[in-house]
Amino acid sequence: MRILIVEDEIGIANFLKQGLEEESYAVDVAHAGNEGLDLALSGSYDLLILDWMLPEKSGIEICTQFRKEYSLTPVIFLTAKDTVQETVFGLQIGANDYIKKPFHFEELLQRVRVQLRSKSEEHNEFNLGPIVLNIASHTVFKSGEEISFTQKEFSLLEFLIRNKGVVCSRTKIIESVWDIHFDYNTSVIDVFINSIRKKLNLGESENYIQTVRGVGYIAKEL
Amino acid sequence: MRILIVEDEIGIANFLKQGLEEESYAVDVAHAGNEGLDLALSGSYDLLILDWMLPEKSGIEICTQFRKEYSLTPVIFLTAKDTVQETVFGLQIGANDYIKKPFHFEELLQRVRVQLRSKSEEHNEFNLGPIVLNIASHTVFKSGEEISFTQKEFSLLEFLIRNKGVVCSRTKIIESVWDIHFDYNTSVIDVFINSIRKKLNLGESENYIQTVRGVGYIAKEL
DNA sequence: TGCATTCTTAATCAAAACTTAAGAAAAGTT
DNA sequence: AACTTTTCTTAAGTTTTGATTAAGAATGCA
Repeated sequence: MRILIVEDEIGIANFLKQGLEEESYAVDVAHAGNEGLDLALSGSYDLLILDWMLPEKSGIEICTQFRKEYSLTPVIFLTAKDTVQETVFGLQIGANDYIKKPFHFEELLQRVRVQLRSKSEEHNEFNLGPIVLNIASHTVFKSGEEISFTQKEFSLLEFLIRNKGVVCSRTKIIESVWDIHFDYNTSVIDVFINSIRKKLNLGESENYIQTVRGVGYIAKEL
Repeated sequence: MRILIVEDEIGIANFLKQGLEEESYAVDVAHAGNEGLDLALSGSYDLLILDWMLPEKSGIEICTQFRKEYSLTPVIFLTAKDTVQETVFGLQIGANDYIKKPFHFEELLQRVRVQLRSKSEEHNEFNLGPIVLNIASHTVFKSGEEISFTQKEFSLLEFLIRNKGVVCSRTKIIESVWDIHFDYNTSVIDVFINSIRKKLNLGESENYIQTVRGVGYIAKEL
């Protein structure tokens, strides 16, 4: 996980960099606004830590600009100001969290983890109706009974269930379960959907994996 | 959006309930741990606000139990304790954020919004009168009842609703829903408008999709 | 290596979606 | 009112898409 810190106070910057690197994050530091924004826009970070007040460009400006391009990458503000107004404003322009200086490193670390959790930490179990899918043990259960799945079958089902309620286009499925450059002018997906349905023995009333004609498939609670 | 507050201090609970209701959230309050957990597990909330210390069952216990069932619903802790250790622990057991008492309502509100933001954006819903169109799941509801739409029907309806209140010329419709180079001296659009109207079963008084003679069509709130 | 399992391709069949066209209905014009 | 134009509706033909099956290729394991 790559983190960008934009902080002009060298001491704090180094302290953070070292601390986060010890937690095995990849950390880059910029000490001024322009450099920070350029780096941020390079798009290679999973999280931004921005100081509120910076030379050249403020953290607010960076955040605003950055949000135009990357709407999902979390941004945490460091701020010496602790008036409510400021922080509220920070959150409004798209920051995900803020920390008041001075702070304990542990606190920052936890907030970083919270923000990255959705990205990094895998949930172990997913379920869809009576179907339970356990990532760690690579097992699938329906109504408590284990059903053996092959790797591709499992990946496909996993992808669908992770995106429960969202239509998964054939393209997205191929990219995720097969290769990005998979020539998918074939019916691989259909074949695997078919075998998943068969193995799960989805009866008339258990239409958990529906086809969305012309688009793809969707895993859906009924 | 439904929020559950579990907080034993009546004053704070009421203050929060009122404030959040003014922001048009649907708020329920429990004053003790057991009741809180029961309500939480009912599964009808989009966000939980838990006090740290509670009669019967602590917020931690509720959170832990709750996480076993609902891994995605955000949980925010209220805590009078401000030692780093405690909050760290809270985040570890699956909370998404915490707020130290005393806090300003504005601050809490912003954190609530941050947590709910991802949820509401994800669903990407448009509506037109009683009609709700969900992009992600590719579904259309009228008065809560799902109606199945084909791809073209869906695209066309989506286009109209995205441009709610604006007349969509036949040319624009063709360009957007069909191809730019679509030879359209046919009545494709008419046919599909017809089938959309039919499926939505728009009665006399529900003229949500109106014809603008000589120009095109318009989706319109009445 | 050889066997068994898993993955992919290909071909067939069935079903659903799309397009066209033509007549009916409605709206607008003279 | 008669006529013209536009829109609505229906039905039929065509195309696209998905389900299913079977067989060959690749992979992994004994």
